[in-house]
Amino acid sequence: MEKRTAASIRARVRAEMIDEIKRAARRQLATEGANLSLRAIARELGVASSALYRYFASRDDLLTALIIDAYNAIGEAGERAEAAVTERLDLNRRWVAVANAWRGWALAHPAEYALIHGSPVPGYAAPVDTVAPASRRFLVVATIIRDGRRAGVLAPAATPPERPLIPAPLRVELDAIAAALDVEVEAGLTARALIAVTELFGALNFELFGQLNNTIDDRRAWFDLQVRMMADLIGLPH
Amino acid sequence: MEKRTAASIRARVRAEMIDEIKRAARRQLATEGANLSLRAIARELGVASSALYRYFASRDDLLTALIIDAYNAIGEAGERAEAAVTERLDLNRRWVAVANAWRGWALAHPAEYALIHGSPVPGYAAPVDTVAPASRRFLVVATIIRDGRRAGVLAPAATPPERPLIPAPLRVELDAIAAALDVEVEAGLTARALIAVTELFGALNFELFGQLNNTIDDRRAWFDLQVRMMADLIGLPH
DNA sequence: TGTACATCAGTGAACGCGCGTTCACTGATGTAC
DNA sequence: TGTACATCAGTGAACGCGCGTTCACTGATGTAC
Repeated sequence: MEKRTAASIRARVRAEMIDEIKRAARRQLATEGANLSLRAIARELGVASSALYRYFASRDDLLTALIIDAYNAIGEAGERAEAAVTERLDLNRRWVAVANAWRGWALAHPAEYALIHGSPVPGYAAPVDTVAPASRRFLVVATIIRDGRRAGVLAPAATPPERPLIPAPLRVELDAIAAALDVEVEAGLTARALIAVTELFGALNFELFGQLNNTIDDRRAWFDLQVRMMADLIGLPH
Repeated sequence: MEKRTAASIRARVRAEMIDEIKRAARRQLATEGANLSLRAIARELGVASSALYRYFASRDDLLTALIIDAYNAIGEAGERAEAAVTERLDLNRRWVAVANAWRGWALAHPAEYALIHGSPVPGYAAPVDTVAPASRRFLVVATIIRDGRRAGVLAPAATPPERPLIPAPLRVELDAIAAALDVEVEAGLTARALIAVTELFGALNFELFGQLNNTIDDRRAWFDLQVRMMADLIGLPH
């Protein structure tokens, strides 16, 4: 017990320091972009720059931690909002909840959003550890699709009809995606869901990266309209 | 005559130097991202770093020039491809031509694409000079819509039916966009076209910024499918 | 055609900064006997 | 309970770099008379 406590105190202090470093780094992201300066972070924490190396092996390691955190944060925001919808069969409401949660998170953390959805950081290659957190965003949507499919609320080849034929190689990849997300749906439905998500982040990129400046001011209404169009695309009944 | 020639030679030499600087800068964009180093550019050109100040007042000025060039380049790529379609009433073909031209340019110039569609450069505010080049992308699409509308090929309230009501303030903004692009179409149609373009760049962002890695390998087929879905969204007959 | 002057590209030193990472070290705290 | 040892956070100097911008200047070229 004695040992445990002492060790765990050390661990907690350590975890807090890691958190403080990340917080300072995130603050810097907002003003300086993805070119983190370890020395500036150390200065802000009132610590020698070399001290940071007790916590992160390098600048890229810290960046990776921030990226993973960002993926988890936006993913979790979506999951929580989705889980809060009590009418589980109202697929559209669940979809809208996810969409709004993602947008809310993005607007609240624009620099972190840019880190994961913006230009790749030059010279930085994302390690495998980022893959799972990144897929959380897709998992929530997959859950909605699966529930709808199971309940028969979502048509197998839903509207709009699958006019464009999906070539075989693409169909295989779409099936693999569905399998990886643990849903059993037709490739056409998987495609439409993935396109909807692509479109959603396209909309957020436009809003956050300034493409809407001097064009659309009523961002709330514009986003709502787009989300409804995406729901139509997927075929969510409403 | 004499005067003219001497002066114009100087001007040409100057223009060539400006071009060389930009070329070196673009090369640097690819490896280092938007954090241009004037000294590195000067080194590459075998010139004193201070010499660059004869051509650009500051680092930000050079960056602005690159941004304007990028907007013009992608815009022109779309315009040329669109103009090359001889069947002027085949709206879908024109749309597909634009979409493919944009993608082709983006894949050929990923760093420049990231400059205009990626994360905003921290501390940099785009001056007004960038607005007109930026709108070229939207103008081509507007032309297609207008031609279709005039020829009666495009329904006024095209499919999908305007189920989602557009709130009045948003409708006003959409009308203003149509007016600025010199087209006379319903707000619903403007909205759908703008959404299609948003979606298209969302798709390109996903492809270029790595969101499709380990997910979709057949990028060509995936893009084609999305472009067809967008055509459906706008209501282009095909 | 010849000469005085103006224009302007480019130089190189300097100012005043910044950076990531390593390394030998100090000193506090916790552990084992 | 007391002592020897291990662990580990943090220091501060150093290495070997980088940067944007300014300024007085040189020297070639073009212009005006």
